[in-house]
Amino acid sequence: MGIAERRIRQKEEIRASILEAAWHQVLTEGWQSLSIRKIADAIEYSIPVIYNHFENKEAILLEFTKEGFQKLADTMQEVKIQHIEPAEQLEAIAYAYWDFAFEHKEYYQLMFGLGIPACERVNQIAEMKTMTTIMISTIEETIKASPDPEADFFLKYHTYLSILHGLVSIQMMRNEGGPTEGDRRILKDAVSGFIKSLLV
Amino acid sequence: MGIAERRIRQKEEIRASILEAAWHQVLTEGWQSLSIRKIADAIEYSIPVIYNHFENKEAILLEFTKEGFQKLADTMQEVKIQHIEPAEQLEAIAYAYWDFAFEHKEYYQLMFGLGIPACERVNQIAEMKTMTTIMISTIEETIKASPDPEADFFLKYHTYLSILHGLVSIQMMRNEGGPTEGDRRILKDAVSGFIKSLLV
DNA sequence: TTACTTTTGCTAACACTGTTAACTAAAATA
DNA sequence: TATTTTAGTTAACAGTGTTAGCAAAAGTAA
Repeated sequence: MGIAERRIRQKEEIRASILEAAWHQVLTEGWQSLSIRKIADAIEYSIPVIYNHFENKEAILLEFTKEGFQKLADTMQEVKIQHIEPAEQLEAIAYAYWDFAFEHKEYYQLMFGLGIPACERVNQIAEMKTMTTIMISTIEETIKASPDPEADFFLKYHTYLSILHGLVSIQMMRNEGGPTEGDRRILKDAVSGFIKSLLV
Repeated sequence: MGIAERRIRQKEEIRASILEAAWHQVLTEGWQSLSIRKIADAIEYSIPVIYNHFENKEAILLEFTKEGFQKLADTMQEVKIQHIEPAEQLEAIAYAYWDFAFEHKEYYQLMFGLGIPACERVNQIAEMKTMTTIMISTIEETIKASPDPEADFFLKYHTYLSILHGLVSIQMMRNEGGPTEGDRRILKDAVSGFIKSLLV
């Protein structure tokens, strides 16, 4: 009775072709432009067929999100075992993480919900400069009064903003209804750590 | 000839009511659910009227993005002048930034293009745990071999991830076509700074 | 007041999106 | 061969952003 097996195999083939077509679309046009109709077109089946394999569009994206996390974890594991010292491992993992994000941009955007709409927006916003100026000037002053007054404050500004934005966006993602007390502790620790690093 | 003035005033009134209706929609249902039709409904005008005041939907969101950056900059300025020491200012600004993000969630999401689609997604992803485990264990080992082996490695993990994610998402937002050499320098500085802070 | 021009706002449509109900045709089973 | 199951279809619903074309109102000039 190989019929059932063949049917499962065929079903699996369609499923795979859906994912393949979807991923091709994501890679070429960005995940914003992925549509069920385009997938259906690409696999040469009608639209409802896709819903026999995935509950909805979100489920297809979820598949890629999982794949992305798996790939990232694999890469990190690979890199980790190439070093013995934990501190060196930590450094290598960080670089691997960063490389992964830019080498697999589409994965990363899906994994962390980076909607590109703001990308085009944010670069034409004069109002952002005010914020930037306040931050940079404060860092500049802090550095000038520090043991290493020659430190690159532009560099430090980016670190500062990244820590803050990273904290916020990850915490926002995790907890639907506002930050927890633990989140606040993390903030305090991160900020005090950064400032200490400025004051050597 | 106050006619022209009155016309400008009336036009401005409609424009304001569009923004008001749009913002109300964003606040109550999230910016993902904002639609031109809903705005038109709310202001009791037909759809094309909105396009007499804004080039497209994006332009309306851009307005809020600007507003958000202005508000954030104002808050930061307020907080800054309440302290004398630059290092203290830096700390206060950081807290203000964080508070702003969660108190004005909708603004922040618009400003930094945080698409919520991944929010629901990311919390049901087992694959994420592998990545988390690698990171945490490495940090744990680093801390154990450090002068302060009692440090909270869960806390440090969050800082680590936040720095990385913050760097990536901001750099991705700024440079459409991959990171620059300067971005890589920022990464190196931030990572080495973090690791140094672990090793006291 | 009348005739003309400009502005304003509307209806209706186009081209998309995700999703699903209802049906047909093919395949497997009895 | 007749029946049941399953696969795949068409067509539609309910949305989305955006725009062309037209009617009505408002302002201007004679």
